[in-house]
Amino acid sequence: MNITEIAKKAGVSKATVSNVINGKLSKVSDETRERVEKIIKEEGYKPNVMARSLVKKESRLIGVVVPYLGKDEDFFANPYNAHIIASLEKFIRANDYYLMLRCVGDPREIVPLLSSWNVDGAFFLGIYKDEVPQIKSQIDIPIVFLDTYAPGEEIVNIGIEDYRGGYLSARYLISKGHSKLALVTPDISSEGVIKERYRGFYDACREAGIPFKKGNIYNTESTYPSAVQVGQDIAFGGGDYTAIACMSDIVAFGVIEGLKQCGIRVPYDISVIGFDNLPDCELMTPKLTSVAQDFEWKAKKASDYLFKMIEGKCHLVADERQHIRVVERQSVRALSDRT
Amino acid sequence: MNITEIAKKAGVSKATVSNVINGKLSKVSDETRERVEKIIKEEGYKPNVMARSLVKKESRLIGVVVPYLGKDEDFFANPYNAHIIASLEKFIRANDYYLMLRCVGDPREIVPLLSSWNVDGAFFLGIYKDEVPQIKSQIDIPIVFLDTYAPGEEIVNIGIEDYRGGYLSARYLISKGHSKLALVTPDISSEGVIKERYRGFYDACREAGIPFKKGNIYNTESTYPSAVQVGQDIAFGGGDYTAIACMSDIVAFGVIEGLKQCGIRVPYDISVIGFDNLPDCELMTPKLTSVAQDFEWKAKKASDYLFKMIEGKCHLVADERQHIRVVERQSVRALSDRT
DNA sequence: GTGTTGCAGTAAATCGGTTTACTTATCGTT
DNA sequence: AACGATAAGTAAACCGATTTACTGCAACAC
Repeated sequence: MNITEIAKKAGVSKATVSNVINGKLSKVSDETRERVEKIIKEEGYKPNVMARSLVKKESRLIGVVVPYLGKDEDFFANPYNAHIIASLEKFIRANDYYLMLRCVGDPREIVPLLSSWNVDGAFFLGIYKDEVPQIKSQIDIPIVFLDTYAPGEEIVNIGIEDYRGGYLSARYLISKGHSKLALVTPDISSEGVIKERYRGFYDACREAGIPFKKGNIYNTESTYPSAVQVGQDIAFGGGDYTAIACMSDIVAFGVIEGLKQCGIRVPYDISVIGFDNLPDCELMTPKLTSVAQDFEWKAKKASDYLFKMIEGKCHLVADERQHIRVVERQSVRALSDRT
Repeated sequence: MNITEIAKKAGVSKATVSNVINGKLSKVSDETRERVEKIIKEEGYKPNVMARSLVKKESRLIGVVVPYLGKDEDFFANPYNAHIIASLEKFIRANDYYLMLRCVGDPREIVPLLSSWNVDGAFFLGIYKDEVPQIKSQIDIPIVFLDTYAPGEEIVNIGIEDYRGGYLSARYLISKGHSKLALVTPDISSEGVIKERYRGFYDACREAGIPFKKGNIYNTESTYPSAVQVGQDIAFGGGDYTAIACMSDIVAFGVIEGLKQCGIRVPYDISVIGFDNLPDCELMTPKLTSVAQDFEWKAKKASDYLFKMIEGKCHLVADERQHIRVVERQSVRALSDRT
């Protein structure tokens, strides 16, 4: 069933049917409109999106691009992604758009595809600064980046106060009497949320007069299995830590598991703080103390910007960062009057 | 940049460019092909997907339809969905298709949209039997249902042995000496995985000569907050249970939390078994004993069927159900010689 | 020398919509 | 009565690809 058949059945031209569908009231009399609408309903006719997009040059399609990590190559390797995607989906749907989801190794490779799909806009999750220019230059639809650091680039980015998050993480541990700190984190060398968190963490240590050396950094992927390994390494490594800061919750989960497997108890033997505040923090015992970010807030902000740009046919520049805090639970113990 | 411009630059017709793109070797000489390919690469040209779909009547788009539950209206309300989606995305990508994700209240409402998008195929997650006929009748692209019970309908369904899962759940508890059982479950009246699991559970109890009454059923949504509430209800309800079977992990997580909040310890005071074997089972303390299903298997099977149907332009009928087992962890205690 | 076959390539139709430019009829003004 | 404005509707062009039917031309068989 297509527009031509509807037009024939209603005894009008395609143009008139199109005008009815698109609510161009001034072009159609009430009488004809009703007749056409009746037939459309009877036939259960829905206009072909492809044909419409072709001429309108808009698709009501929003791309969501998620870089994958590790070898699993799915977005759930870090559940954080899943939360964000779930929230974004909700807002995309609420705005009557459609979500095209794609995980990628290198986000740059997806850009030509996005434009060949005529997507009206896109969200990019966790892109690195040096990937931004290529993305921007290859496509000029509205894009909202989440958790990207690219000062100087004219983009819309929604994130959190990562520096402050790292800072709070360290401050919190220190306030509980810890001074022998380990840090478990993905690569801190690229510009990005992790580097910022690390900087905050480092500065807080310095301010408190606590020596924090590169040797206290344990490298991991943002995946559970990788972090379990690190937990074991720490357990066996003989480093004399009283607390471990993790740069994401999924890493903290893994580290705790790794420690447990080696007979080390959290928080009695060693304290652990996470970052993200995934709902799973509540599930475990001890419940994970974590630096909290609000996914819903992020997704809402990001969507607001994206749809403002799409509907206003304009480009905005913004860098909004959510104010965050530590959610205190049970995985960090106060070192009171013991050493 | 479109095909006409490429054709002009290369001094050939659109048809030739099209033939180059689509690898119709017999229609183009090597010389021309190379020239055209060079220009395509130089210009970074990608054919417009919409235009191609319009004439080819295929879009390389796969719909993934996820019913939402509760009032959150996002797929993460039950993390189980997120796992399946993540796996499906991986296989869809591997087959060079694109994933259109949509959560819905009523799955039937999405069908006209799918067809207006010319999607080449679709996955429906957790649809009820009585929704199937309408879905099938409104659209005739290949569809694979996951976790649907619709005997007699000519569909492809991929699921697990739910009856056996419920049966194993009860058997396991009983084998550990439990006889005072509660069941926490979403509505068991609709045909579907839950009803099957319930039937298995019920039969296992009967076989073992253990009375299981409707009064031992606690109703919940498949969401964490709802299950927490139920956990509290059970704690306060004074029912003298030694073990609780939950029909999904997310529910078990919530129940355990609810119990904990009321000072009841798992598994010392009461045992809990889940269903799904989400990775989160490993995170918590006690680690959750659960009836295991393998998401990756499901997504792989489902994709194999879908792409076989799409590429073979045929309809298949199948009902494959994964053989499942109980993964024993720590949330169920053996009631040895204590009443 | 004629007929057949295969190769390389093209013009035009097509997919299912939207949009533009144009027509006709009706009405109100002056 | 002539003029313009507005309302209602249409034919045809267009979006960017694919596909069909056709054209020359060279090679080959008989």
